[in-house]
Amino acid sequence: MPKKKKRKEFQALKGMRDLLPPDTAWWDKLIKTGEDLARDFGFQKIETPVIEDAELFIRGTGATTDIVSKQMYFIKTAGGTSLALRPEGTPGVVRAYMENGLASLPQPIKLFYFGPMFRHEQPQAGRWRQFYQFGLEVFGDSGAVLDAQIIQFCFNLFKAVGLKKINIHINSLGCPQCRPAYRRVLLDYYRYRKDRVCPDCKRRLKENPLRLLDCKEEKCQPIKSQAPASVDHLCDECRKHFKEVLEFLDELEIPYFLNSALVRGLDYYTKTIFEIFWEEEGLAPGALGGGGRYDNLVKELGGKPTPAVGVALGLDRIVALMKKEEVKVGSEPNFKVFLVQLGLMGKKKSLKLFEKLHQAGILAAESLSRDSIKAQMKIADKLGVKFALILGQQEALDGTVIIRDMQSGVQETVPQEKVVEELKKRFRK
RNA sequence: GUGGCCAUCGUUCAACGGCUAGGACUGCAGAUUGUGGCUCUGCAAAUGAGGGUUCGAUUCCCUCUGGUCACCCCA
Repeated sequence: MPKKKKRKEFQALKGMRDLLPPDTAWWDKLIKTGEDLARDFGFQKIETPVIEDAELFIRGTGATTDIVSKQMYFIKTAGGTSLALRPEGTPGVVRAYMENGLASLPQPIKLFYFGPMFRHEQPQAGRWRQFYQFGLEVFGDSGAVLDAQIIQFCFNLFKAVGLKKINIHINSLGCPQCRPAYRRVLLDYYRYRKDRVCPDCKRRLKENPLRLLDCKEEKCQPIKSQAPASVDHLCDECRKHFKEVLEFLDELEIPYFLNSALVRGLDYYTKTIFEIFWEEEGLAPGALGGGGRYDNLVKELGGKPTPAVGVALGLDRIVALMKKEEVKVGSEPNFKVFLVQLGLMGKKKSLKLFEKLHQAGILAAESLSRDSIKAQMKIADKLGVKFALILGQQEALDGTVIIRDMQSGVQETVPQEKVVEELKKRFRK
């Protein structure tokens, strides 16, 4: 049998997906809540391009990070320039800060952004190649209070979208003055024990020593738990800073876990780092968000030395949790009436009536493309509206409209110019 | 990037290697004149793609694509 010649069926790329209703209601709620809250906290919105010079991330996020070395989407232009799809938001915002002279505005500059990020890695639950982040960045102030305020924002946002069972893990990595010394202590510690750790840890020992601290391998746990912690090797300034952050959090009564194993995968962090997790293991893969202070990044990227602190939240994962936790979002518009029309005249008048209702603030549903009254009534019933407004040939000629109470079935014919008034009277009851 | 599991209408579940790939839900259209809920009837809708084995493949084999889980790592 000759098979029908099939045209190519298009398919979203691996790790990419469409956001569809009704899920988009959760997205809207989350983003709206985040933006409103950010503004309340004195942040202003910034948007930066999704494509940047690859070098920006190589130097910003860090050439040795997995994000850049293994997961970044590179684009080569005809001219040979190396571009990249942004794998995270911060370097772009830093670039914008420097390029647009935001440093000469009153500091600190508090910015928030929202947008897609791209990482070419193996997709998995809670892990997409295009995913969305909502982030905050503060430039130009080194005060510990800002670290705390960012965490406070996160705490409030999760609360506001109905996700209360979160854990905040916090740690301090120190600064260029004290971190090298700590690194040496950690390396020494592991070097004496390297025969007893897993193969991965042997690799980490060479490539990324700080990562030794979040090994999950059973046999490494005893060694890990005794490992020197960065907080015990902070310089005076870093210790003071960290202590202040914690005091502010205590003052705000925001619960947190001191987690000396917290490392984070980006090179630019200094001092405070934190991550937010869902309380129930397994329900949410990985962190819901994370951030920290990056006092050297602006300078590293060619700007004046500028202290900064920020956070990025993984919206895909947060939305997934909102769904799982059945957070109420009020996705359906609360239609009050349904416009039923019959005949061309009725349709015309209905359009006009819809306009009038809209202006009066009465949400009216309709199915203008449908001609059968039965079909329209059926939809009105499904939507659960209180009243149906029936406007047919006869009513169009008379300048009237029938108001039908969907529960009782009682109908009343009223002049079109009185519909709004009549409806309002009925809604008051 | 490596490995395990998986892939049938929009959704969900069927089909010993063999009849026109079946049901449920959803969708659409109807059940006489301009009125919803219940009920009934009809219609639409799928074997991810490409090869192979076979008289015959949704079913067995291979490749690809995608999903999922684990590792790596992260949001």
